[in-house]
Order: sequence, then structure tokens, then C-alpha cells
Amino acid sequence: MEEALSQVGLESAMDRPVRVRFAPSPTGYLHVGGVRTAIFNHLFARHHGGAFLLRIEDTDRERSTDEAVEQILDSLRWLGIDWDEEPVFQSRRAELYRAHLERLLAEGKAYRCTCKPEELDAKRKRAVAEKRTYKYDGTCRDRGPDQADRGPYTVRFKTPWEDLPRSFDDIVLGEIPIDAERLDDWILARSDGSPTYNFCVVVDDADMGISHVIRGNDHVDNTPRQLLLYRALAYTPPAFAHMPLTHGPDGSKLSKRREAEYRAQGISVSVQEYRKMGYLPHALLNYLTRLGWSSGDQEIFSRRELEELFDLGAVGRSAGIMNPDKLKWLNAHYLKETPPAELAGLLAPFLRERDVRVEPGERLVRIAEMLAPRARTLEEMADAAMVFFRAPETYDPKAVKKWWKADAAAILGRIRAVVAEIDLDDEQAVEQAFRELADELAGGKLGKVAQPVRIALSGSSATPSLFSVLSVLGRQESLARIERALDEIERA
RNA sequence: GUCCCCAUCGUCUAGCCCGGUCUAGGACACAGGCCUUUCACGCCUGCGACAGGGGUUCGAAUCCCCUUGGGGACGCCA
Repeated sequence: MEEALSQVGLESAMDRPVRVRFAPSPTGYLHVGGVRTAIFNHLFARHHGGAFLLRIEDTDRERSTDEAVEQILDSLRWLGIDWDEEPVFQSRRAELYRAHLERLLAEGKAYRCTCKPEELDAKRKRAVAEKRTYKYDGTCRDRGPDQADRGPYTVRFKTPWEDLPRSFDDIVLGEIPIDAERLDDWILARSDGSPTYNFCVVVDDADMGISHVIRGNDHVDNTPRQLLLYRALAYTPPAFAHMPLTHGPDGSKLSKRREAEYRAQGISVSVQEYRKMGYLPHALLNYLTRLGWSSGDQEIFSRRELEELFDLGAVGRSAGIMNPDKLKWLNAHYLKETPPAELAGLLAPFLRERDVRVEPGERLVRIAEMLAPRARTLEEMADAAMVFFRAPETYDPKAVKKWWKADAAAILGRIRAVVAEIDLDDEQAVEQAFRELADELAGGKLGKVAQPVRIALSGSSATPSLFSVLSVLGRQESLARIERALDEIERA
């Protein structure tokens, strides 16, 4: 692993202690694509015994909210992504940016630009109309430093045209060429004095001692500018690793705007949404990690294994499409792995959501245990659990047609007698009794007597083991349901 | 449009860097079967891919080039 990294020419960064960060902007819930880069950063830090930091990019005061910050932190905690130092808020570091800006200005590495937004807009439009790529033409760069009385100004970086790097190294993508044609004197600070993204990132990452910048592929084109800024500020640049993006089923970048389309396909952009849909945090974590990273043929990873095995060398280069089926499969796996007592606790809120008054206890644990192998999400599990809290209101017509034949009343009658007397908690004895009845009434076919009862108890032909259901339901409720089924049959 | 990136089953991927062991392996999904009181779980089997074209080589999924396809980026957003 280590060899693979040094190979791509990251000597300077490699010697530094690992410090990585996740930098969400708090304008809404935590995005699945975002959380995936958070996971990769976190795993990378843990693997190397380094630090994982959080930086809240809330310079856009219009759209940033405290609630969003809380929600994001909450989602991270839910996934078990812990951070090492107090989160950094960009909104509280204006002084730091200002100092750096002044330094660049004083050193002649940046300049004030008094071009009006309308002028710039016009130039951009003209460029587009003439099918040229727009770049700032350097009007103010040529005007010289004396811009004091020309009104509001932005600060632009003075791109050192005579000395540009030809390429940079990326840990996952390899060598990326830098196209000077794409560069221009971009804006470091707006006319209201606030710093722009590409400037903040560099100042912050340098200030926070970030050793590796692990982020989405969509930032590749920002990297040359940031590199130039590191050089201008005489800071050692971090190593860069650009992860493939997470795509929706349509093959394009996950977008909050398509939430509605996604919902129909069983996926979401919001981490919180997966929580609501009844996914276990580790299942999501395992899924998202495995999307774009692999370790041989292994699919299931414990947290511990992930931290041991994860490294950037095995990260893929192509985008991954969210596959809800596989996520569900993983979730089902972890549902089965979760101890029943714990599962009961996780299930409870989903039952409350369905207006069930749940008391924690052995009964709920047994329900969770028997439902675990039959559900892929807590939602499904809660749906299936309703049979234990509500008597059936209707009986599945298809099941009725198939199993409530002419002899159903007779069978149920005999079953009622058994249920009235036997100890329902002795599931073996109950099964024995049912088998004897089957021998007597159905030529030994247990299904012939079990199915009518199952339908009577649940309204459906599919439930967990009938004997477990009887036990959990208890004598009184079981008899009541059988009674009602008998009425129903008589009426028909 | 310009620049950048990507390209193995429908999807996630192993293999690629260090060509032969690949009649290309695993997983999800799908189909069939076994187990079975139903439904699931589990187990077994099957279906299914090296985008195309040129090179290089005794030999290419693996190296090079082109084409095609897909994605991303082009703000006084982040």
C-alpha cells in the first residue's frame, strides 16, 4: 500500500502525520455522495492512525442554517463517524482569510479588480456567443495597483503565467495534466470582502494541517488553482485523492433535485432518509464503502475490518451507481446478525410509528428474532410485526380460496380444542399435537391443518412459524382469532 | 462548445500496475432445484461481461493509439 502511494510522487505529503477532513456546507441534510467521501476520509484516517476533522463551510450565510449543521452531525454520529477535534466553522475565521488576502496583495500576488459584474457578464456572454471559453481578460491586472478610487472591488489572484506546473499527481487518478488555457485570474474575495471557495479551502487546509485532501471527482478542475495558491502562500500542498462520484440509477451524479424520481426506485440522497426507511447504519456504511472500493471478493466488512483493510490504493476510478437491492441485501444480513434484544430496541420506534403501544420485553425480543430473517429493513419488519398487535381485519382472498375449503370449519374446530388446552409455550408439544391432527384428518399433511389456522390467526398464508406465532399471541388472543375465523367461514 | 476523468456480466466488482495460471472469478438481482407447516433464511445449479477498431508481442481483459459511449467541470456557489 505504502509503495503504491509514494510511487505517484507524494513524497512531501507522505512524511506528514495523516490529517484529513470532511467539509460539508450546511445548506440541507447530509448527502449520500457527501457522506461517502466522509467515510473514505474517516477510514483513511483510522487506518493510518491519523486525525479526522470536520470543517463546516458556512460562508454562504443566506443558505446555511444551524439546523442543517445539527442534522449533518447527527447523521455522521448515527453512522459511527466520529471526529477528532472541534469542528471548524468558516464563518468564524474571517480574520484568517483577511490576513492571507492582505499578504497576497502586499506581495503582489493578487490585485484589486474594479470591473463591474455587468461588464463581466457581458464579456462572458460574448465569449459564449462566439463559442470561445470565457476567461477574465485581466483588465484590472494591467491597470496596476492604484485602484483605490474606482469603487467596490474584488480581489483576484495574479496567475503566474510564466511559471505554471504542467501537471499534478492524484493518488487515485494518477497524473492529471494542467491546461493553462483553463486558468485565469479568478476571484479570491468578493466585493463585500468575503473570501471565495477556492481561497478558503487552501487557507483552511493549510491552517488545519491537512495532509491528504480526499474529495469528490468534481473537484479535480479546482485543484490546479488551489495548488497555485499553496505555492503563492508558501505552504506545503497536501496530497490529493479524487474519489469517483456516486450516481443515481440514471447514471448521473446524485442530485437533491431528483429526490422524487429516486424514491420510486428505492433510493434517496439523504442519509436521514435511509434511517427512516429502516436501514442499519453499518449496512449503509458497508454498502457505500464497497461502492468504489474493494478488497478482493469480500462483501461483508465489520467496522474493524474496514479500518484495517481500507486504503486509497484500492479505490476505483469509475463512478458507482446506487443499487437499492444490494443495499437491502446487506441490511438483511446485518438484521440477522444483530442480537434480538438489540433488534427489538431498534424495531420499537417503527412500531410506535404505526400507533402500536410497545413495551420493551421478552415478547418484543421474540418477535424481532423470528422476523429478522424475513425482513430486509426495519420498516418491513415492523409491517410484518403488526400481526402480533392487531387481529386480522380481512383474510387474503387467494389464501382463503386455497385453504379454507369445505373441511376448514371442522379443522379449525379441532384446533380450537387443542389450543384451549395445551401449553402454547411448549412449541414442541403443540407441533406434536398438530401433527397428530394432521395424521387423523389430512393423511399426515401438516400443511392441510396448519394453513387454515395460519390464515385464521394472521389473515395471510405467510407468517413465521405457526407454533411461535401461537406462543407469542397467547391462548386468549389465539382463540379469539380462531373464533372470528370460524364466524367468517360460517357466514360464507 | 472547451477541458478533465472513466470504460470487465443489468448493477457493484476481482483480475490490469508486474502480459500466458482467464474456456474471465465473486456479490446483488433474476431463473430452476433442495430444505420445509406457509413465507423467509440457508444450500446447490443456471443465466450473464473484457465497448469497437488498430497496433506491440510467440501470446493482450491486461501495454500503446484512435473511435465510440458515459460522466464531471467550466460563477463575485460550494
